[in-house]
Amino acid sequence: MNLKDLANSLGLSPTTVSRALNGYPEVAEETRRRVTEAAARLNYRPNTLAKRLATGRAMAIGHVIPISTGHEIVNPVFTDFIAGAGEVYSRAGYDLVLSIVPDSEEERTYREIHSKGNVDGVIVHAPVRNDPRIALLHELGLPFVVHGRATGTALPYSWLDLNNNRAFERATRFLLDLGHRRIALVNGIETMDFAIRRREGYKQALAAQGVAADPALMVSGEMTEAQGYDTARRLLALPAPPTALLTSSLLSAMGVRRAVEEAGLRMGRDISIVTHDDELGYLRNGAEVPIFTATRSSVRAAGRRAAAMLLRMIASGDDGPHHELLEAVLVVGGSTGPAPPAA
Amino acid sequence: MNLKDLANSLGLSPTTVSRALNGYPEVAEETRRRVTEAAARLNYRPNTLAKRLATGRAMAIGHVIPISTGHEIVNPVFTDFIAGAGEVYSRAGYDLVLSIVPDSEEERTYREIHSKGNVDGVIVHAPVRNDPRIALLHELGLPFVVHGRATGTALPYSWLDLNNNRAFERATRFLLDLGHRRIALVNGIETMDFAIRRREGYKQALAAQGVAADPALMVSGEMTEAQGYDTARRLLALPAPPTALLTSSLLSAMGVRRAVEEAGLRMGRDISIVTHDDELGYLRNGAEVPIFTATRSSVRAAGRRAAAMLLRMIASGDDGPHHELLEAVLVVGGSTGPAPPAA
DNA sequence: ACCAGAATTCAAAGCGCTTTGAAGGCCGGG
DNA sequence: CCCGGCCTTCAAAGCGCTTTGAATTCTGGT
Repeated sequence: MNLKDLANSLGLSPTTVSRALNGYPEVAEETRRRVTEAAARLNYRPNTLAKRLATGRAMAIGHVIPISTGHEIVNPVFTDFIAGAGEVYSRAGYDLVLSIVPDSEEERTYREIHSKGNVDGVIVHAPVRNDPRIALLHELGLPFVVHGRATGTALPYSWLDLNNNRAFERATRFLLDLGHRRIALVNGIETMDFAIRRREGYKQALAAQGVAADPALMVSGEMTEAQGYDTARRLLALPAPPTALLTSSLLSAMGVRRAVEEAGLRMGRDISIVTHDDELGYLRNGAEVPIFTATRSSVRAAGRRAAAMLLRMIASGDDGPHHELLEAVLVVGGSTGPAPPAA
Repeated sequence: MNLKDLANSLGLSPTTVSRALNGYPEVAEETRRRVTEAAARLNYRPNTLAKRLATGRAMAIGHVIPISTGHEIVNPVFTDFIAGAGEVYSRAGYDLVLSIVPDSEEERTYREIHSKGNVDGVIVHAPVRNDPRIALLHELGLPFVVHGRATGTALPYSWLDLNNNRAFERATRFLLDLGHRRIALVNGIETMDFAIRRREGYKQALAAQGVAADPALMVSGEMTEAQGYDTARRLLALPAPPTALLTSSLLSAMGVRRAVEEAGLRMGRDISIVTHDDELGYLRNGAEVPIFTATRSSVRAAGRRAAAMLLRMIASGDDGPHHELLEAVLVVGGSTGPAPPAA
């Protein structure tokens, strides 16, 4: 059942049928009614491929995910972001096309995706400082939105980001207000823009209180349970161990908790933990009362908003740049408490 | 730069250029050389949309992911599977199109995806008993491969599955051999086919040793850290607590470990834990020596193989059914040991 | 009754590619 | 020297839709 068949069965021309279905004004209401009714009855669906070719719009958004031998971008945060974005695409009739490629081929993939014309825009994930993808996408003229920011890039670009600096500044201040002075930062990999900003926020809060940032207490690495555990063990073994830890993900926080408990300490009493909570679907920070005090911001919601931003840009032909800065809320759970009296 | 431009610039017809580029035999070698050289020089890429329309092949595989209010399919296992499949698609020149839809619209989505003709086949995730999607896809005549099996379905279908039954049978036997008699099963949600099979395997092993399966020791639920923790706490508080626990995911195992340690027990000495390990990218079971004894099978590799199977089916036009049953390996880590002498 | 202009509908071109069927060029055998 | 047959190239149709520009049908005003 294609457009022509449908038109024939109605004794109309394809032109009229197409217009009736696509809401053009120059078709009589009575005709439109007949057409839509027949389309529904005959279960007619316009062929996407033909439609795309004719309109020149791919009706699809691309997400290019590099798989590197090193850092894994195929991670839980990414998944939830995609899920959020995907909801928005579906509702808008857009497809989400995912390209999983070795990172050595990332540039080639962007070029190809563009010249092959199978997407109308892309979302850029996990930006780093001076991210080369931004210049590339500018050159290609492909609409895009960055999830996060790529400081150091001179070119304008649209982004949606969590205010990581502020979130970690507040978290740190919260710990300082509780009397903590030795606060460790268990950060993500600091080539990632978000990790750099988190460290800045942390340092700003310390500086504001005149507390010197101790390099020994600032660690960065993959945000896994094992890494959190190892790091916390090491930190707790220091001559002057921290009384509080600030971690970048719930997974690291779980590792930290394990090390803490293994050391015979009680979380929230002997030692405080604040984490960042992306509100991942399958990794919850407790139910009613959060287990961990956390800076919380749904990455899924971020995905939804970034997708919406991109679709708006595409629909309006307006390249922006547009910006959206999300604020995390600081939720207090059971993992924090006043600093224990100095030993 | 489209085909016509390229042809003109070479003084050839589009026909010849198209054939030269697509490896048809009836074009002179010298001509083919000239064409490919010019294509490379002018950075020509055939427009995917046009190609797809002309050939009738979408060159894309669909993955429909329902987002339900209840069970989350957008989970870490899914992510790794997609990553594996995506690698294969990219290499074969296929796109991966992801549809994230409310589960109430899943059927409609499959129908639409088919009549709109934007994919050549689909992968079915997380089958349940008597999964309705199989009949639906049969009706539509869309090639598909199921990741897992849907027992109860009369229709033939292609699948790739882990031998969940065998894996859990072996794990249970392993614990029995160590002298454990009270072995708890912390399973996934038992509407999922894989969870049902795991329980079967567990029960078979017990039965083979003449150990009665105690319903109080068989629990099922979402495979999260919190759920593992809660469940383990509850089980450990039983009048006759288990001496070993078998869990369905590393995340649950982490929760179980926390409960165990909190209870002052030592894992591998006072209590044994065996888990299933999907070898997720960001959730590793230790480095050299596994932390947990586990039935291990890479879900990413499964994604690769399922994708390859589907592409083969599409290329050959052979609907199968094809089957592939993967075996998990049982790796021994530090979480298991002989059953402690009866209290 | 007639006509300008609005309201509808339609034929045909075009999106960029593949593929069928036909044509042109060149070979060797008779 | 001619011709059948192979090698190579090409023109044109077609994939299923949108969209331009023209044709047709309806209006209402005179």
